[in-house]
Amino acid sequence: MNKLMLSLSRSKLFKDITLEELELISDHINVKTLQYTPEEVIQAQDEMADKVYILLEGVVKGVMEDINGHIYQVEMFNEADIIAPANLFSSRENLPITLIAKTETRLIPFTRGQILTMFSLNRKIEENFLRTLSDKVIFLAEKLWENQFSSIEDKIYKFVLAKYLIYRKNEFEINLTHEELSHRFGVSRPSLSRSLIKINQSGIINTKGKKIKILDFEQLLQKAE
Amino acid sequence: MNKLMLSLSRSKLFKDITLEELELISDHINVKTLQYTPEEVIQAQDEMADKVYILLEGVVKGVMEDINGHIYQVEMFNEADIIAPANLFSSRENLPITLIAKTETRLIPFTRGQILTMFSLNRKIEENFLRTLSDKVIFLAEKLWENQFSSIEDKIYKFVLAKYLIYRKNEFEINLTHEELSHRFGVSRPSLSRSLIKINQSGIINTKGKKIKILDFEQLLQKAE
DNA sequence: GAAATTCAGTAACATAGGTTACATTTCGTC
DNA sequence: GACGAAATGTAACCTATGTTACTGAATTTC
Repeated sequence: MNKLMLSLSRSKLFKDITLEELELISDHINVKTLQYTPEEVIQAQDEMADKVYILLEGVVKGVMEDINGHIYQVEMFNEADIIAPANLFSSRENLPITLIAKTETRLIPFTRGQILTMFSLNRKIEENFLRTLSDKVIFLAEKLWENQFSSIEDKIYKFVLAKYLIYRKNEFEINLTHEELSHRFGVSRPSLSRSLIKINQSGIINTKGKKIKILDFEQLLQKAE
Repeated sequence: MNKLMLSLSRSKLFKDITLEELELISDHINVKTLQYTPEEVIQAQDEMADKVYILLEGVVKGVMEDINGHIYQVEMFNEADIIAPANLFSSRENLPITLIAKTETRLIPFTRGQILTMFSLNRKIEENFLRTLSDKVIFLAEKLWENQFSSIEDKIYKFVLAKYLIYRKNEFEINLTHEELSHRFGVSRPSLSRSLIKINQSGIINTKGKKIKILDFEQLLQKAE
């Protein structure tokens, strides 16, 4: 149980909450953990949903899929993330997003009642929740912008810049296949391939499989806005 | 001042709040109203923003615009709506949306501090705020879906069905020019025009300028999913 | 009700990206 | 290191939508 508490305390929902405060909270609510195996569906799109999840272990993806099987992978959740915060307080029924475990996954579901109890026990939890929800609004608005205005090449440049800002190296490797990357961009794999060819002729970046090399950082910055 | 209170009480932020409760709240916070004229910018995209607005009077549109002047009108706010709720509690700086007054507009800005004061004065306000934020997440997720997977024709069918569900008539008029409608769909006007021609040959709906007639409701339902 | 302005129709052309299909490369496993 | 499976490259073709530019219709303004 201690390990569980430790995982929980790292969650964004419990940011700035001490372990003691968390113990106190856990006395009031009964948590159970759920486990999922890779590719298992945690919550299907358009399924009635009234729980928020805290990811203890593993990676979860949030995808949209249309009737033709086209996939758009909108989000990716890692350990400590809060998943589907809008499920709890919305007046609408459901999200158009399916949550799928990408790896072996453990998470804790919380009901509206449990979250409200936590709010009343500790104000900081509420602020953390509000922040998460607000961040999600902005995240989605930015996704929408990208989806509306960016070409595949634009998306690649933005993606590479974002990775650079994490790794701080001119050369790195990503842990996605081209197929996964194409889902992330919401485009077909051959189209992504074609754009990569064009981009590799540009002299700004160079890619080879999962390897990415930044050749001209100034121009990359400009291309990625 | 009474008229102001009455407008406020209709706002979604004060849903289920009595006028007396509202008077009490207003004693604690100092509200000022802002006025805007048509096409005036209330808040520019990528501008630091830390206020939420309650729309007292008028219509406000939320638009995205790229460097080439392409316009995507994402949202439309009417009297009593809460505008830009994610401004307050997000850890990120700004929204990629510009708020523009569409008509003569009056609104009240609230700071984070003011909203927090209200939360502590009345729990229902907090719930209303949470609901608004959550609804916005779902709204944006649905927009993203539409943007990713719907053709112009799909969008038209969905739009017509949505209007039908409001008017409950097989024949009605919209208050948008084709140009505005094309912005709403995030497409060019000639492309919208072309799609309207195709749609008018389909026998499902018929449009002429701002007039829309539903000819085959069953098929409309199916097309709009 | 004429003139000016905005709005809408439309055509020719350009372009991005999707589709299908197949060849080639790489990777994981024995 | 050989084999099969998965991932990737790539080409030919298709389609939706954008662009530009012009015409004509509808609305507004005086």
